[in-house]
Amino acid sequence: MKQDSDLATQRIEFGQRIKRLRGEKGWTLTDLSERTGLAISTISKAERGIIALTYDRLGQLAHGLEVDMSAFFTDAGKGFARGSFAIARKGDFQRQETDNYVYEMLFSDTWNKSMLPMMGTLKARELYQFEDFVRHSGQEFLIVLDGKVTVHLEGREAVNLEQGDAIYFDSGMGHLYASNGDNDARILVVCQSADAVAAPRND
Amino acid sequence: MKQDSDLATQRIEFGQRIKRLRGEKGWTLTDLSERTGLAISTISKAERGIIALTYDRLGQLAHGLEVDMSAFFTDAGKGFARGSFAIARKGDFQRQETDNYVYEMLFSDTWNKSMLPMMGTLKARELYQFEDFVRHSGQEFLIVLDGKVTVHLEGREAVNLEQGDAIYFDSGMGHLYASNGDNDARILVVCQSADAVAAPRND
DNA sequence: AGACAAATTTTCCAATCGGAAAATATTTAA
DNA sequence: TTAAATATTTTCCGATTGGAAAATTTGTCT
Repeated sequence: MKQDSDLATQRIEFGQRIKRLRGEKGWTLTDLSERTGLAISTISKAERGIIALTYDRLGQLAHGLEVDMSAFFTDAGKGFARGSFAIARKGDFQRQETDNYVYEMLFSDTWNKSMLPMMGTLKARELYQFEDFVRHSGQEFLIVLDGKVTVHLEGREAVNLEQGDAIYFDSGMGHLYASNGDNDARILVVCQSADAVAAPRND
Repeated sequence: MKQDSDLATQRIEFGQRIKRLRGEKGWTLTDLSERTGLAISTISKAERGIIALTYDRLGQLAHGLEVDMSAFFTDAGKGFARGSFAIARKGDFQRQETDNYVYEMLFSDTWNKSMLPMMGTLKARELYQFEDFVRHSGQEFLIVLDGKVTVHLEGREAVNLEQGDAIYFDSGMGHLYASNGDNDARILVVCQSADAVAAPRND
């Protein structure tokens, strides 16, 4: 059997979170039903982890509860919580390789971080075989540790950075990095993924 | 009105977000299928907004894509103006000096950033004259560019980091850095400032 | 204690999801 | 160009969700 229990556990935790949110507002199932447009029975079952709501219903539920959907998932229990820390030694970064670059995700096994730091190596001489700009939510910070790098931002002129230079930009703009010198370039990138930003606790 | 089209629209946007995440990693449906345990057809349909995934599948998908679930829901870059960027040249960091260390704030004139990158120099052999732990909200990332650094986290044992090592922690725990070698140490710190991140919903 | 009202859970079934495999579509090779 | 390989979409159908209403539980009076 698969790790059914794992999924079930998640569902139950999710349900309890919903129930707590409803409780905080002092609403009954009927109240919430009216606000969300979901059937009472559906909410009841969801709160007890009997069913797994679909994306659509999750959206309605969030709207009715007047919370952002991420409130359902940023969970004060596991992952990167208050008072936690993680160390990444030079060696044990998790390596990921694509045609154009190699990057190592730091702390890839730590969840719920609000920042995603990565070390990257941009191969020299790779002329722009790049398919397309990269685009994602959040903000991004890049500093050149070694070599020369050209940063392409969609609709802007290319920016040349030398060792020690840095750039900060909205990750929503199409972006692309390439080594610009004779050698490989070494960069450090930190993405801020709008998710999982430490939620204030209630105590 | 039971805005059906609204739900459909949301689903489609969701699907496109998934597809982009997959694209960024250069994965095929088959790749992602293996990483998530979901059927290829399921992912295909989800990406096109044909079906609304359940909570369970969303969890598997997030795990496979190595993102936090809330990444699926939070829309693109808020706060920091969309389409903006800023460059900091090696020279023109704004220097700030204290007894124990020197640090240079990058992009100090750029508002609304959700991350605060700083370069720091920790003077050698400054024995711990430190007053007190530093504490603030958010999360913090530190990487040692040069030298040896000891990171003190309140209530924990001190952590020794060498060049290339990194640490990620909740800024709420009292923290403190010091050089640990014979020479000055050079570090890069990125703080995630909880403000300017949360954004209201618009509907 | 009762009766009544309100909140929650169960039941039943239509609608929808999700997986395996077949059918297309797209890319790569020759 | 055709053939082979790879990637994606469709089809089919069993499994699960989600809603309406009935059944049950939990309160709240008197």
